[in-house]
Amino acid sequence: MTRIDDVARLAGVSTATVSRALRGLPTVSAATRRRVLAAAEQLQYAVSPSASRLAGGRTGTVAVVVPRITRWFFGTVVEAVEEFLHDSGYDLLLYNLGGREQVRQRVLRTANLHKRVDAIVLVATPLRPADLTALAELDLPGITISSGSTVPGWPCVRIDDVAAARTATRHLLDLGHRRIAHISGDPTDELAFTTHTDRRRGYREALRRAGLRPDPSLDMESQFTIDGGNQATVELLARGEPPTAIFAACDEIAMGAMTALRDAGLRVPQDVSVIGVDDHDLSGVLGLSTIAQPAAEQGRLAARLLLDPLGTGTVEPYAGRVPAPRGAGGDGTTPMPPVILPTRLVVRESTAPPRAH
Amino acid sequence: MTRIDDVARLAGVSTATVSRALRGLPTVSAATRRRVLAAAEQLQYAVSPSASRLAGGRTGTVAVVVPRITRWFFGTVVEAVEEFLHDSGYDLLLYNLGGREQVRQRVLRTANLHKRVDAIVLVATPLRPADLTALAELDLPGITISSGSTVPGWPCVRIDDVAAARTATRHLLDLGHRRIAHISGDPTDELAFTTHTDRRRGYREALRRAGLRPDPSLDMESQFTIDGGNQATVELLARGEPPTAIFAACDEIAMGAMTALRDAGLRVPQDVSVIGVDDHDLSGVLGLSTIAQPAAEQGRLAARLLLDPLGTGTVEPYAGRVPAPRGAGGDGTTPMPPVILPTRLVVRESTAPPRAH
DNA sequence: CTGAAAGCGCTTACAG
DNA sequence: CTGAAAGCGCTTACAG
Repeated sequence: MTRIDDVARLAGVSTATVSRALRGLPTVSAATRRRVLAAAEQLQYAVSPSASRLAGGRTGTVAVVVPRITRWFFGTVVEAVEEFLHDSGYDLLLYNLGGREQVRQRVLRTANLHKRVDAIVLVATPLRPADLTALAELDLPGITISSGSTVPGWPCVRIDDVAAARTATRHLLDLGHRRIAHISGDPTDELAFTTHTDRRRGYREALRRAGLRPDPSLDMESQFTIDGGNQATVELLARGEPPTAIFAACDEIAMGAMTALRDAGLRVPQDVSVIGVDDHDLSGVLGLSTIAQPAAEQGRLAARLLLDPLGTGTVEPYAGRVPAPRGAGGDGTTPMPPVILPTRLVVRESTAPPRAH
Repeated sequence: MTRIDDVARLAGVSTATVSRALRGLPTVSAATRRRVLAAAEQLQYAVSPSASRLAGGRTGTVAVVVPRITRWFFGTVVEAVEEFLHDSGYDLLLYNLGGREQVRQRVLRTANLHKRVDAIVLVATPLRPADLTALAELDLPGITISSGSTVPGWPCVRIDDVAAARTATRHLLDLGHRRIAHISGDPTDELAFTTHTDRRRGYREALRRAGLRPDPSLDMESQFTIDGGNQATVELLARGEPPTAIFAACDEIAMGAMTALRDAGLRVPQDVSVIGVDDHDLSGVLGLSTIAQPAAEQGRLAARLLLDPLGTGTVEPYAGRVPAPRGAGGDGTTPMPPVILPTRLVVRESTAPPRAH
């Protein structure tokens, strides 16, 4: 393959000038830049990322860590992040934790990410204290999406999970429900993953504000999956008198719940109302009422906030655009308030008033 | 950060020996290896990927290209590929084309991937002749999953789309249906993307074998999405007498079709039967009959076939394992037959005999 | 605005 | 089994 020397020779300049011209640095005359670009194009030159990274210290790559890419929220977030990163000239290294504890440790704790990426996007990734220490030692910029795991110095984009849960529960209360079950994550989870605890809190707050006392026998632990929702509902129904409504902490749980209810001969919403959180692609198909959250927008916004202080990614030889100045980012220690994006109640067919006794 | 020199000094050997020991090369004595590993651990040493790549010529990274990570099949495939790659010490660079033609060109045609990855996984990615030329110039090993786009020298893992479609259609025929509609991709698409043309072919073959002539007015073009299935079904219903059954080329199309049917006041399966292909996570929830295909298995198998000839990925300093010998792969020109994985008819509630006239 | 030269941190023949 | 030295292909002060 052609190297930078070849381009320099053809253009009649030094390799330093080729390097500058190709990256659009302002310290190159227009005429020189034109000659360099022409030479590069003629030779089909592409920089060697390894050499560029070793010499320049920047990788033009961002690590994106998600629990499970196959879950609606994470897939949607990754898609939006991917688009923004690539449009900005960055590559995306994907890490799908898949619930495997040792994978999480390999990714987060070893110096694996060191010198491999310029920044990290952590999507709803539970962090233990040792993870935080490791991330701090990595000393990379990053951002978290959706999780309550606050990494010092990193911004966070999310929704207000407590408020979303309150709204969902209140919708059921407004319809007249009093026996409202909840299916969410494991409440005793020691990980700093606050999504499910926040949603459980919103559920309880809404009940209390309505003068009701949360009933522990209606409060189920589960995974954030269809199967999890299914199993939790089976167990819930086995406990005795079914609730008249279920608030599921996410749409996938709600879908599993709908299946279990159907299998048990209960109709939605005639016998049991169901509401979730997300507005999953398929919630419309299923007629599932939900609290819609802007997943793609959270991803896009996070990518933008992350990249703003980093400037353009890899070299774009033929684009000729000038990178934005590396504006001062945060100082890495100031605590930043999370960026909260709005949610919205979407009423479909899965919620209705309870039948009269 | 600590460099290889630091480790060499502490272990009392040369950097060459450190390099060999850390990569598990067999030409290092056990005692020396132990000392090096201890030194590396003590110093928390991690190799610089950029330097290693520049010097060694290998990146330890694989590019994975998918049309849309948010679609069930692609997300599931990526998850499986990701797990295999990371377990083998490789990093995964994700490219989500998102239907944007210029993104496809940027990824596939420019020398973008050059020196950036050791291999490429192309999932159901339509390829134009110019793309094939560009890939050939890249001169990298690769593998395709699911697409009919054959890249010379690359293996392919897939299902038999024609047979799958025949099975689905025959299931409807066996139930007694005669007016069977089909919703698939654009039949005039000039891209070498054969999934939808293969499935359409299977549909027609099954009809002909049953002595029926395919009715063009029942053959709809669409996107492989819920919305696509919805719109195509709306259009189908607007054409006049509805079919008694629909064979959708994928489950997401089928889900959109179910929604459109419901919105039109038609019941599934009493008025119209629906069957898809995939066995999407949610097909069980929706009671959708389908042809199940092993998505994760296709991903896992493809990753294995791809990596087998490449050996271990990045350095794993403390694992001390010995890389497999770089067994001779294909010679890059021999045409390879695709690896075909089995599919399976799954009958649920969305298919039933047509009502008597 | 441009160039000569050092240096980024490894791996790989080559020699022993 | 081990080491000295060259080289991978860029970018970056530094000097002009």
